[in-house]
Amino acid sequence: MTDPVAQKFRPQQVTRPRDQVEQQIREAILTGQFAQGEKLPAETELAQQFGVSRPTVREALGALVSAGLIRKSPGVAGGSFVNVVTPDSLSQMLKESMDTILRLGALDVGELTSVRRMLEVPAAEWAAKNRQDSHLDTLQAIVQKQRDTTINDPAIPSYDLAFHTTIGHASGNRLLAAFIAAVHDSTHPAQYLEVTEEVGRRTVKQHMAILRAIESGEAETARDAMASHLDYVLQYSLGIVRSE
Amino acid sequence: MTDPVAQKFRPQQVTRPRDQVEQQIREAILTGQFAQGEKLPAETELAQQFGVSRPTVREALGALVSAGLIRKSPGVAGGSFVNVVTPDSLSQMLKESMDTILRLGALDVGELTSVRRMLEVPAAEWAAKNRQDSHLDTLQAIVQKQRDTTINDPAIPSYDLAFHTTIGHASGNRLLAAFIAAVHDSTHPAQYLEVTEEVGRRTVKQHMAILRAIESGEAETARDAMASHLDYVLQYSLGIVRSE
DNA sequence: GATCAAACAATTGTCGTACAGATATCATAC
DNA sequence: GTATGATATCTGTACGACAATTGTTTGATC
Repeated sequence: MTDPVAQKFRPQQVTRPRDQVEQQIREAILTGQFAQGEKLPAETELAQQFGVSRPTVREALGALVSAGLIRKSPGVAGGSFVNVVTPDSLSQMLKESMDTILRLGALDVGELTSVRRMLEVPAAEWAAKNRQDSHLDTLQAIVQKQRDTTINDPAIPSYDLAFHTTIGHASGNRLLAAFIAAVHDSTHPAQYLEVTEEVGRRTVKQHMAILRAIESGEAETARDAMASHLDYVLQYSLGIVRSE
Repeated sequence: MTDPVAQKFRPQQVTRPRDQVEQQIREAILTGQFAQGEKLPAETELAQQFGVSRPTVREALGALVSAGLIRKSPGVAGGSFVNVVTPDSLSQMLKESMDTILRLGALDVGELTSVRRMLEVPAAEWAAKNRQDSHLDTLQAIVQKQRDTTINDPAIPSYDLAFHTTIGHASGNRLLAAFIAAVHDSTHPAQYLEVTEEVGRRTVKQHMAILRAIESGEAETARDAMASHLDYVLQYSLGIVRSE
């Protein structure tokens, strides 16, 4: 009675209870069975539904927290809530991963800055094409703050980060924006060691040039302005790294 | 007796035992106190050292496993081992995150392909400059397989992935390679729906052109060849997506 | 009746312990 | 010498209990 076309007996790899629970909840979230922001059942209830113990449920939930899919809070109104997942969370996670790999020496700042250039130059070009008023307002406000600030303002690096990430958003490509934010943030430490007054002023001027090009929609000009700005800044920060 | 320069009393936010354990172990790994591949003490021993219970240690270790810093295995010779962290692990994590964000609709394939183009075109250029024999051998082997294969070979997409990621590695930029692998992999599902024979043959031809340019070190040629290849492939795959 | 403080309740966080499952090593039998 | 089985040791799972956290409700007080 052996069917020649019969499927070969292929035992399915046994899966641990903890993994099954994690997979089922993850799938339920991804398929929208739990809406974003919705509260999952309490741990004891989940344990009962799955027929496992509470520690097992907790381990599964912990993995989902690490993955950024849910968040937990204690207290009577607490519980596990489905996170609103955006490219921002990807950016956050990416930044953390890159930081650890940097610290472990499996990556150097030169590689980071090269990629940064590949991303930010096209971003400026796209931003000039797709810009919207809200982004222009934000960029103008940032540049204004940079002009007003003094050399000792500890917020200088955050202005720079805001300028570049806003251009990322203005490009209209959410993935590009997330990558730029993450990569920019990871190059930060090397960058704001000792910003001299001269460097600060030139940076602001370059930012203004980029902003003008984006405002007037001149894509090529914006691209070139960003390229020379990055050439200036990155060469400068690499110089610092090398001279340590 | 109040010192005018005295630090304001800033209570340090209390941290949960679980977080303290996680932070300490993470820091010990990042500072090299545990070498890569080394085995951490057993859970019971860690619990004793930290003065907490074993479940608490387990939750901390679980978070580190999710972060990719360690791996665990049961059995007598098992335990928690420090992972060898490479840009490959970043690539893996990035791919997973992008896949979930894609499924949740906070990203579309068009954004993905744009970024892919930004990364792969410069990668080809760099690969032509920094190429090494090992990468050339790999690329030649892949292209050879692509020429030999038939239209129904289920491994076709994996050849394509291998070709493009190898170029990423050949660029000499490990972060770039990781990004390319992740982004390419996430665009995959859209791409290998119904690859017609015609498309398959043109793709292989374009791959050969790119490989020739890289072999001979013609950076501009390689860049242009990659650009037109991606224009062809991505427009084609986007067409499929749209026509669904 | 309004306001504020204290008790309450629900949920997660931590603990202790026990046992089951997995797996490399070692001893034993053939 | 090889294969089989016992063993030791680690992680995985379980159960039950208590502590910590925090929104809600209730009660006392003015």
